[in-house]
Amino acid sequence: MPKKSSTENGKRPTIRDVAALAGVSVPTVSRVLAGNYPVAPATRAKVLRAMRELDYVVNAHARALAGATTKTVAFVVDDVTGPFYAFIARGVEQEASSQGRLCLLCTTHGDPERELAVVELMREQHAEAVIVVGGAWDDPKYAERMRYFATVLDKSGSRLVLCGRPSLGEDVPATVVHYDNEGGSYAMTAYLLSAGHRKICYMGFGVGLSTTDERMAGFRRAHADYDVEVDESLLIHGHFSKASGREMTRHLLAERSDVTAIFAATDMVAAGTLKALREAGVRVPEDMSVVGFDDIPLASDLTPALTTVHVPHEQLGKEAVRLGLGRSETGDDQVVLGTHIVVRDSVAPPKHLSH
Amino acid sequence: MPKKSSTENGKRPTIRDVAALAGVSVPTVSRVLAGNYPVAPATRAKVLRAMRELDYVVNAHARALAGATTKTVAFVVDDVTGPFYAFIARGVEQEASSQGRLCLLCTTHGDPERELAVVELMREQHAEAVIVVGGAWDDPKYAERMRYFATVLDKSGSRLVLCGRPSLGEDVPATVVHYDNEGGSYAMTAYLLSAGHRKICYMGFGVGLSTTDERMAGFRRAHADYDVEVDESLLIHGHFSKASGREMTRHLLAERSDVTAIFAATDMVAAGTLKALREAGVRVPEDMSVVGFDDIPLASDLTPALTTVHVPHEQLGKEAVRLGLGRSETGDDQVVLGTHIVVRDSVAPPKHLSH
DNA sequence: ATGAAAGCGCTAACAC
DNA sequence: GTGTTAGCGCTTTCAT
Repeated sequence: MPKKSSTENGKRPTIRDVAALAGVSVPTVSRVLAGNYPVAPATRAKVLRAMRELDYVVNAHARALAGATTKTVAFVVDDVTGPFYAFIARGVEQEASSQGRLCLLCTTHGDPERELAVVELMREQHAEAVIVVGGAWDDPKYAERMRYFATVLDKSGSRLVLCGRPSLGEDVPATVVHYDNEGGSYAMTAYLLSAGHRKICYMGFGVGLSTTDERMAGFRRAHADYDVEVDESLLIHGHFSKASGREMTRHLLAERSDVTAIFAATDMVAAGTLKALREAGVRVPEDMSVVGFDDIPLASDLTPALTTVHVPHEQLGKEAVRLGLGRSETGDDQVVLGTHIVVRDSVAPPKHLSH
Repeated sequence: MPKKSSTENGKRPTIRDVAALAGVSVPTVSRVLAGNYPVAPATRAKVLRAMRELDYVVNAHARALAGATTKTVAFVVDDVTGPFYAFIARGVEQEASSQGRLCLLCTTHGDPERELAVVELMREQHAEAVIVVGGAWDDPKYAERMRYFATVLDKSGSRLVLCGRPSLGEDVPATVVHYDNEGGSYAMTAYLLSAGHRKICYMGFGVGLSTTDERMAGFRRAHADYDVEVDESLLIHGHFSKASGREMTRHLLAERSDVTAIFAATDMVAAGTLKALREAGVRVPEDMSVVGFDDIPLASDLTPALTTVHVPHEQLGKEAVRLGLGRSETGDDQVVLGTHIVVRDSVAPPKHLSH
């Protein structure tokens, strides 16, 4: 028959086994484990040897139950495969493990229900910090629930960290690590405007998404500063995906001929835009300028290389952990990281100006 | 003074608080939580109401300690940002959460030491399954340690799952979920060979990596079947990265002029290759055919769209969880998922044959 | 410096 | 059906 477990006793050794083998008491073993209390070198050695011999490892659950801290941070994202999230994840994981923490990964697939459920789950786990990544919904009911979770997490000794989304209000016990959406969007729009573009399409308008709100604010402010009116019919709704970018671009091409620049909501959207443009024989940047947002690695691989807004994803993740774990040290509960545009090859002045 | 009421002292409510408020015993509460035992509807209602009122959530650690299963699977990867890993991660996370499991994320950054340390950590956590993703090192010492971990994990009720790497041997208590590297490599090489290519460069040869070993086997077998000798000087060492691909390609171009096709070890490498080729003015596929391995999303975004070997990443992740959790149900401890080539636009017959 | 005793919050036999 | 009685493996007072 196919082998089963090579185990006979199937039980893992406990601290008691170690104590017995070493000929000391259980608390003594606990002390050498924690290393915080004085233990006679000789005893210590015996214990260590016993542990090695039994191949002992502590039971993290027992330890957590008995009061020691949990040593885990939870990480709640939309979808690990989003290049956006992946880099934040890397930052989180790096900082967490450098602080000796484990990292719980949960995904929500853009479902607010699931997001809330997951936060609940984290409460069961006593995660030291619960980091929720990505844009939030504008829905007041949703905000209310999030506020509630901030409170209950706080009460049970956890910290809610909002990463890449706005604060829930002054009095809510949550940490926010955000980046400057509005500023990046403003800079990019101004860049386009100053190149001479007047009909700029914003592609990938997510209704009720904090990210969109913030970026639109920058978009509008830049237009205002340049005395250019925003053409509301050029604010195109759609998802943050390549497929959606391609789709939206096709429609745009079919319906409008006055647009000279496309501001894609994300680099992913821009990738789809570029593809649709190429398929339609529209040259970039000669016939159409295209810019994105995020500065994911893909951006520099596209043809032409994409001019976009850089977001410090990885650092965002690190800060989230740092602040989530280190609160109270400083009153520093709020951080906004800067963004800046990265100029590559996808923007040129509009045709009528280019000669 | 009276203690107990957790609602007031800021501690999280326990099952005891719920029992008290509902006027029942602790085990009764436990029963409605578990839902596996008969409880009078009326009692049940009272308990539920009390839980809601106190905003109670179980303590996962206490539950784990008391014997109930841990409900977590661990996921050990090289680097979350690798597009390769991200999709496996998605599969793992999906299947895990659909089975009500939490997902622990650990990264190793290609460091065998850290990989082993992480497996140790997982032992403390009592993860039900520990999924180690990606190629392994050929080093016998490394294999020995992995075997050891398979054994200790097994002894403590966990299961080691090797995902995307070969088995450690028949008698090792580990599950393996692999994909057909050799077959995919064979198919691709044969495809190139049958298109007329005779001087094929294998780019990104990783010394001592199981992945490379397997792919080389397919590469060689195809050559043998076509009676073409493998030019050993065309097996170029390098990392699985875009930068490395670019670098290797530059060198190749500088030193050889007889190569008509490049088999990049991964799509990432291929992306670098393509870039270097474009920079050198070499047209793809007219002057040089290029193929990759993995079929990550990037592959179809490249110009030209990359012909590559498809690896079912996401399903790999799902199977890993399924098998890791479901062992003993079937003796099914070993699975190899198929691979197949995806033909896009980066291959053409070599020039001297193309007219 | 070390041991004894008392839980942490929960589940799991057993009774009733 | 429901309550009683025991722990799960560990950390912490508190003695000594």
